[in-house]
Amino acid sequence: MRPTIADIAREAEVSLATVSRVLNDKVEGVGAGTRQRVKDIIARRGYAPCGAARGLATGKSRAVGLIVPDIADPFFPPIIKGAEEALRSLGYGVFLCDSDRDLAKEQEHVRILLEKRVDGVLLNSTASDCAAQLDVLERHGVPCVLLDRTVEGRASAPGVYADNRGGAARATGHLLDGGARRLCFITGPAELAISGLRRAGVEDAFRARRLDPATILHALGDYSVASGERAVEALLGAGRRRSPFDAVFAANDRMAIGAMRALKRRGLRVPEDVEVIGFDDIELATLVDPPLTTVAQPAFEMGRRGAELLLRLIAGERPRKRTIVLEPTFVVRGTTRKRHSVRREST
Amino acid sequence: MRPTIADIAREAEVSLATVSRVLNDKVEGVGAGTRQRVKDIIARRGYAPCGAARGLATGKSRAVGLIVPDIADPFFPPIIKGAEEALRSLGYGVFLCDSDRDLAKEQEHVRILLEKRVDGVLLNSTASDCAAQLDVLERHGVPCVLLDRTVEGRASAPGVYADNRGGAARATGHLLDGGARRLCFITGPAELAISGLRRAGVEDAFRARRLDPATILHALGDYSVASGERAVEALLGAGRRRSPFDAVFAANDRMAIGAMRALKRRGLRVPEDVEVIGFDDIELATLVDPPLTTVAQPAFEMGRRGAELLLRLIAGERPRKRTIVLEPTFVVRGTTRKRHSVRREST
DNA sequence: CTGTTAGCGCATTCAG
DNA sequence: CTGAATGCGCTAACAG
Repeated sequence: MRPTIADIAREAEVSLATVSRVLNDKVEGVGAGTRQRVKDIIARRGYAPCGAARGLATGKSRAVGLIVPDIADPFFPPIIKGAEEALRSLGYGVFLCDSDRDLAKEQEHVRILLEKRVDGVLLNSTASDCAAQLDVLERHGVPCVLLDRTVEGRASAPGVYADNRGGAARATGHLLDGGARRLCFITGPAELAISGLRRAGVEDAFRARRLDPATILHALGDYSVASGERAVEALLGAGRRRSPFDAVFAANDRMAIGAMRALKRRGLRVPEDVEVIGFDDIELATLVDPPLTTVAQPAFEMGRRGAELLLRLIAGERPRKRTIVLEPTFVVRGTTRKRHSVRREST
Repeated sequence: MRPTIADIAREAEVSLATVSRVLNDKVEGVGAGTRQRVKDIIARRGYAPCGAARGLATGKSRAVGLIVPDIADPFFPPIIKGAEEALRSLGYGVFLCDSDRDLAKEQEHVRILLEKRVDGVLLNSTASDCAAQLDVLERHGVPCVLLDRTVEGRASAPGVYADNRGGAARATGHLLDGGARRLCFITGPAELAISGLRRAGVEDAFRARRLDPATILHALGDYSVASGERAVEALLGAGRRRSPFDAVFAANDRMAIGAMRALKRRGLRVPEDVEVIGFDDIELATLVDPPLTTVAQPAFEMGRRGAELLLRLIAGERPRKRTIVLEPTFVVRGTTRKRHSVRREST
């Protein structure tokens, strides 16, 4: 049988309360000698306090939920690591929930997390239309921080995300200033607000240069390599005409890499014939040939900052800044051509 | 305030026990009418039973821990998904623990999991020398299933892993039968038994063909792309001599990809000058150019089977087969030359 | 500085 | 078929 606080108390010949006090590092209320004696016994017996009992008594579980669309997508692991690191140091457990890009599974996860009585939730929803989840959590008094997401009508919901619009504008600007004129933009699922934001950024860059956004070729992807590949293939068509675009900007690296594959198969050279830029900066971006130019998101930091914000919310604080915007970094690698002249500043 | 079972009971005008019965789907003891009425109220109030209280009363938390060395390594996410899927359907929560390939952090995680009173642990340790963790868990009566690991002196510890030795032998045999004679084997960290097993498989293949295993060039890596790159660079040396090996077999895909990069930089063609084979079959293997020939591990299934085994252990069963060996699949892609017939021909 | 006591929310006897 | 009582292990007043 696992020892309980009573066993420890008996062996140390003190009361339960005293053991509880040393367990919780209460500075006052326990003499140094007693404290040490109790600690020794705890260590020797390998006693581990029961979280469930503690939770019942305190109303806190020291556990949080972390919901992501798909951990197999290399963009997410760094986020998870960042969050986990910040949380573990404080003894928090992290319930990982992979929603498989399925809103129903996501809701199911929320339900389970509620039963687990998590103290808070980090939500990287599979859809920006996740107001329902936010409502449920709020009704139960469970704080929630959005990760890499903004939700319509919930602009004030606590969240951490990158400046998607600005990042997209910067990348597009680089393409336009380098001479590209026919851009193919591969966007992500429509149900994600970030898709719209990145698209808006692309258009911002066009307008800032008095170019017509209507000339942009749009393609729809789902963030997979295959979808990027298909999008470009479809646009290239069957004929042997030249490419209808001279640059591709994909809403994430995986689709950009898919695009590169399709381009290569058609005998189009990157970056000589067509330039390519991705978004995220996953490890894979450095491994393809040529290495991918991309808009790097500080994923690890996003997770860490999100966890820190959630912790403050759990502690009952009302932070002034409930939304944190991280700056993406534009990383020039091998899928864009060298720029000789000084380029203008983008929006 | 979140509703408790008492609130539901009061509103339904029944006792706590009755509500508890419908909550736990006890077939007997509640009339159909009463049951439905209670269910309706539960749904309407959005009542979620408190896991902590339940855990205290039953001694079960319906949560398990899953410890992995590094979720940013693409080999692990599929394992996690497999485990998570099997567990979620039963209402289990999964505490994800990333040990950062650090044994101390891993032990810290075990400690936290013990406090969370997890019902079991899936352990993909960062070192095969994890008997200490197994001991602690056993002492606390927490079942544990090893994932992708075998532990010395604990051959009977429940676990799920691939036939590493056989897989390595198969790949090496393919190389040798294709004419390769000077093999470079990039192994993983010495603290992992699988490193030794894969090495043994390589030697098996040599001996089976009456070739001397002593001619194998060994290099040490740490499963990172960079380490594979460095290993090959070191072996190639500074000179302009020809390559001292005609084939590279790396203990995982990432190192194999690093090796390919180093080879390419030195102007060596893959597979014409040097053949390359990896291990795992991560998504990346299909994306590099040429696509990587590799020994595919059924990672998703490993996670799923591990979870299923753990569930049985938690239920108190004593399965006959406590260790499950999965068969890897040898996948021939572009980094090995075509085999026309069984021939012997040195490069 | 230390001990006593009363719940926390639920499952589970045992009665009825 | 249903209800009342007990305790799971711990924290948090409150006493002393």
